[in-house]
Amino acid sequence: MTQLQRRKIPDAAIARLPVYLQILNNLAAANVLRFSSDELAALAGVNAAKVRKDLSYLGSYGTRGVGYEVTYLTHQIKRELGLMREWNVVVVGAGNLGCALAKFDGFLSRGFPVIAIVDNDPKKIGRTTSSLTVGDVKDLKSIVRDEKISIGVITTSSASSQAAADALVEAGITSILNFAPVVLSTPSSVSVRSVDLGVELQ
Amino acid sequence: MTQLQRRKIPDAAIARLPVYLQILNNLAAANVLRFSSDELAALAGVNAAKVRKDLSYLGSYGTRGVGYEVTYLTHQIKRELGLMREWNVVVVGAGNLGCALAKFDGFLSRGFPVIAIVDNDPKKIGRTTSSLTVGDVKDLKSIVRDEKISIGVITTSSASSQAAADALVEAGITSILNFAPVVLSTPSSVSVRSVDLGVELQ
DNA sequence: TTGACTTAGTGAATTAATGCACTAAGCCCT
DNA sequence: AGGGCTTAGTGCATTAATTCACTAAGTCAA
Repeated sequence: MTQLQRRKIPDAAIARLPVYLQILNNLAAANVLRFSSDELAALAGVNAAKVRKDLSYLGSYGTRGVGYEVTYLTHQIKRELGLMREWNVVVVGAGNLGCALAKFDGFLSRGFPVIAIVDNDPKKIGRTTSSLTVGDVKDLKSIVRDEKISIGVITTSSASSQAAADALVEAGITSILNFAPVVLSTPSSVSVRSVDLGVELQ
Repeated sequence: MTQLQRRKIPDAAIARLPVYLQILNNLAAANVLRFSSDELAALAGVNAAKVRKDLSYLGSYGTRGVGYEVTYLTHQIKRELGLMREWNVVVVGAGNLGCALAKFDGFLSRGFPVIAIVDNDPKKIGRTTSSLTVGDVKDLKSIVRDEKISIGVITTSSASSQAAADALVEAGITSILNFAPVVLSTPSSVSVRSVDLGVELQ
């Protein structure tokens, strides 16, 4: 129970941690110091027992009769999710979506600063958006190296997304978040996560 | 097995149907007519038995020894997901993200045409983005009524998102998709789905 | 027609997730 | 100090989901 099966947090529980984390951020912003499992459950829309069980996988960080401390638990969840360090991000595709993500502070606040944005359209290269200048996708390799970028986000059209993925792989990126509604083919060493905005509507 | 427990498709299976649907769209675009459960499983990154079981919940729409037909199965999945009709969408917040969604054809192609976009910023109202003119959020009620809009998408800043939600509820919308990293408070009759772009990065 | 091959459909075993109901702790008021 | 109240932590029964392994149907070639 202590050392033995360390790291054996159920997938379903891990999938909920980011949701809890977001709520904790909101609570912190509202200057809330403590909360109970019931309160978090109500905010997250789940069962209170589930919240307690999920949090107990992290360790015993609550106080019976009192609840959990916002800042302390935030810290523990981040540790579990590997968010104690920052992961630099490059956005490929400087369209509306790319620009939206570049200035979206939800990335930065979660430890994913958008360091660079690139495109293949000469008309867009050189433009400035939210303090970033759009670079040339041809320079991706050196940008990734120089800026120590770990994650690539693809916000191009569907037609260009595979080329964007290839460029990212070529540049040495191993984690890709893809917003184009296309299944990308990449080496198995590269982890790709696709977000289909249309899917969210059901 | 026929009438009796109709509608008893497991939640986990339903959650995968949109993923399959997206892949089928891609296959159709590539002029693929048929596919096997193995192929779909590989594209979706899941187990083949799971694919077969998921699809079998819809009915017996495959042919043993052959596979499934792309167009026919697409039709069946859409029927199951209630996508046989179109659901008109209004976007609240004409920032980069709002504009990106307004022109994003992934919505339209899935039966969610973005009919209108509104904002509360006088500087943005009246602008045109991808054949839509940004309207005033004050007119939301009449827009929703006149355009027969069923779904509201919130792409405002976190600070304005609750006001946007209130406006949508006031306008009679009962399905909201929220992109702001905030927990919205709405009447229980309104179904809210939040997409936290930061969460996707884990 | 027959036999080899492919692949959907599914019963059943396994594994994972959930949520109840209880126990253990700590707080606070008197 | 003690008793009542609140709330985290958890064992266990239940429910849901997954996956295996088999059966049933179909194709195709000779």
